Amino acid sequence: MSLDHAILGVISLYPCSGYDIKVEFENGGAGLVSSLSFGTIYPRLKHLENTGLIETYQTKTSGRPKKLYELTGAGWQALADWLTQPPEYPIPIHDDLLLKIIFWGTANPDDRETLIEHLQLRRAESLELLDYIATWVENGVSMIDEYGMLVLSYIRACLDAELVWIDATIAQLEGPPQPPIQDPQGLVEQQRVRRAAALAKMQSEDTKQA
Amino acid sequence: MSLDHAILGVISLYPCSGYDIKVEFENGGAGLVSSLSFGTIYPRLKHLENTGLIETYQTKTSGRPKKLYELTGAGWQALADWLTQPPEYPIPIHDDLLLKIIFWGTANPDDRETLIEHLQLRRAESLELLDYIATWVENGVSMIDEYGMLVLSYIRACLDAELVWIDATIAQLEGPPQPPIQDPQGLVEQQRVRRAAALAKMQSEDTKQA
DNA sequence: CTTCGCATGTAAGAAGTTACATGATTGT
DNA sequence: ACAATCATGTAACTTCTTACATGCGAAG
Repeated sequence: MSLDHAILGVISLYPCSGYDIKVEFENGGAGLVSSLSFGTIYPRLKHLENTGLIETYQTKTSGRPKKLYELTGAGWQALADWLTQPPEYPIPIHDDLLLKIIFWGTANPDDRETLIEHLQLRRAESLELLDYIATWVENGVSMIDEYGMLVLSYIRACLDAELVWIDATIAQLEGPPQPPIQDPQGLVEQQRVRRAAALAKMQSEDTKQA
Repeated sequence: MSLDHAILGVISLYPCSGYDIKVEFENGGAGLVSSLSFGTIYPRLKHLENTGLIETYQTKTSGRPKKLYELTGAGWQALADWLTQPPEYPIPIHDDLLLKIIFWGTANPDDRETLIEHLQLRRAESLELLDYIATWVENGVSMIDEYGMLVLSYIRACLDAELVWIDATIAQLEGPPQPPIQDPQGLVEQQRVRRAAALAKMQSEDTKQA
């Protein structure tokens, strides 16, 4: 239930409504490391209120009244307790690009062009993110404390390393295909045969039908 | 439904059973970027078979017979099609440690020690993973083709960057707390006040009860 | 002869997403 | 008056995990 804690965390930044929380996850710093939709936020807020970790009050000021949530003593405590728990190691990495690369040699061995396109897209998106972070640190609007800054440095460091890797990888893919590093059972050759056989069989069935 | 594709991908490596797939996700290379439990694998295999993307045959050889799955022509095609789709950008990063750091200043501002412990744990685990990858590349058992090697390089590059960041961060945390980078609305001070008030209120209610 | 690892599954439920329904306020 | 944005919620559905149930084969 780490998402309850993410909600508590956002409320700890400032008393806020369900809508505010959604916005924070979309545009704010919390959005870099977590995300939530309305369908999750509102039921969870109700639940947290029932548990006594947050309480609600109305805004009196101008504009449409909205429900603001604030942490109770127990809520601050629950948040601090969660922070104290050792965090889990982030494996498996959930990255579609990496997952695809792993199976590239098996299903798309000859199409190195498309993979290069994927990598160029990734580079563009990462550069954009770096840019976004850079302007954000100097926009004079968002609160960024020492700890928030540490997270931003982490992301920057990883993205920088990623960019170096992307360039090296594209250069390699533009050259000739490399032999396997290790393949004691000759799987690579077997894959080619199995794939060709399955595709040929499908073809022949198609033509039979016609 | 990227998990269907992950299953297709593993089967593309070699014809395998549900159990084999689970093992591959636990110890194999696919486990670095995805993970699945039996409860997901078996129903999905059944579904993929109904869709005609995989087909099953029994092992005849010694030992307990098991169901082996193999890709059909349509299965190879579906896998290749998925690879061709541009991958999604992996934001938000789902990393418990980063999420905790973001809220550290708000709920646990004075306890820099515990955060340092979290970071040391992370360093130890990352070093272990680097080690695991290093031995794996030279164990002479697993198949690692050019593309698999690219993924391993990526992970190595990110982990190296992470380790540098961890050391710098620990050094910083051992020093005195830094002021916020940016805090136009004075939120940091407000947080201290709100937190202290909520905790004090809880305390006074506790003592009243006693 | 029994325990451990291999192997296949099911059922219940948690967790989270999407789409829908509703309505107020603000700016044009 | 109209659209865009702010704002709160519900319902149905998908996805995925955990725990349970079952049984074979091999090794000690």
